[in-house]
Amino acid sequence: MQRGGVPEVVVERLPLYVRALTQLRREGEEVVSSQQLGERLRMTPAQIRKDLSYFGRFGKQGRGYSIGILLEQLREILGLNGEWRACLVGVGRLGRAIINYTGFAPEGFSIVAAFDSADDQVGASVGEFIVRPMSDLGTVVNDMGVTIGIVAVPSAQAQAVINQLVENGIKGILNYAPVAPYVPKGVVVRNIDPVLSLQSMTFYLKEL
Amino acid sequence: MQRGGVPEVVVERLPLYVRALTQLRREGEEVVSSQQLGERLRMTPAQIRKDLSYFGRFGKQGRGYSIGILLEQLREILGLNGEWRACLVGVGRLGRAIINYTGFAPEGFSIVAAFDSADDQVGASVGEFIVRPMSDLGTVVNDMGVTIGIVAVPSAQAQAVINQLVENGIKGILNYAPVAPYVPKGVVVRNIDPVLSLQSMTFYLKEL
DNA sequence: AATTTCTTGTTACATTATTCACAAATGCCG
DNA sequence: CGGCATTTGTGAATAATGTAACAAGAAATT
Repeated sequence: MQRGGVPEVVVERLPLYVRALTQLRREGEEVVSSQQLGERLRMTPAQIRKDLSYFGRFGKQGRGYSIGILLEQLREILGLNGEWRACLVGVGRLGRAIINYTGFAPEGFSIVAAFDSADDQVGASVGEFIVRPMSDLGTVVNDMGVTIGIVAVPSAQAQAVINQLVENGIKGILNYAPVAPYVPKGVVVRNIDPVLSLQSMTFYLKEL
Repeated sequence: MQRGGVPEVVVERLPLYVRALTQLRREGEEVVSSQQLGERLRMTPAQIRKDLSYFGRFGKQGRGYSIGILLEQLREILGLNGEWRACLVGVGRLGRAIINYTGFAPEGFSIVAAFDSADDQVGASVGEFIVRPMSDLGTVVNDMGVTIGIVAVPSAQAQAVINQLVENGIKGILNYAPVAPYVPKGVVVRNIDPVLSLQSMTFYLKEL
């Protein structure tokens, strides 16, 4: 599954590089080789070089990559230099945890509104937000420039909520519900599903 | 990366089948074809048949798969019929959310103890647990038959915590910290990292 | 009971992903 | 400055993964 000629697996590894490079820079390093980066991330140097070669030539032979330059390039490629605004749907336990999660903001992802499809939640105060009804979705998306929807509703409602998000112009969905959602082409979905992770883990654990 | 001849990608898809079959059974279905299953999961029937063929012959030509039988077989293959006990390390915001997450228990994963490396958390009451010091790890793992460790500590401490878990006999790690942890062979890691997911998503969003 | 309709399991093929290997640069050291 | 040690970028080779195609079996239909 490619897009713009770049394999999706490659795109999914780029954030790993960004993270490692950021860390290296914090440690005061200025240059890194594919070898060193590979050791950190436990992947082969060849793979790193190949991945990067899809986007340009960032290194210097005999020396490696300038951390600052490569980092800036990768952030640009991934579109990480702006601020991305997201809305949350579902303010149950999981949704509240997501709202309070402090890991998004430093990376440029901000949650700017919270919705719920259950009427008894609408109007409630969650974190700094007043929970809005789904009917406000269109307005909020337009007025606040929201492009990402975070779905934290029960699985039975997930597809319906995702449909509404898409209809209102959301282009990316971070889905925490345990379903395989359908979305039209052009909408990007990422699923977060710890149970699936555990269930494939046990295949290996049971043999030990 | 294989194990017992079964590609890891295949193992990672099996829980998807388990989930879809469970749902179908709830809907009252008794038989399903690879075609129908493929529509639900949005994958090709050929892939499903191929995946299943690594483990045996579960279907009937002209008819399809008996949902009950296939489901039982897959649960057996994945080791989902027993109860898996996990311990949590890190009772900050994220850790508390994980403890209160209701999605694990119905699938046979139970959290049976909570630890923290910070002394000021030890002894605190979180959910139904009293937070234990890391020094209790060995005892708890042995006495309670814990095989899985859930890591929800800051990234700076993640590797050290993971080392301790492994030293004390933990075989599977569900890691929520944004790091690429090192573990010895024989230990299985699954990373949950919504920020990485968002960061690869934006590559596609920025072009739209 | 023969024919048609399905659907599996599997082999062969096609595509995608990873690794190898090496020429071409670059810097360093004496 | 010349030689040695590095390290990139990439084309070729290998490996892994996914898809297609079809013989063979099972049920449904006539």
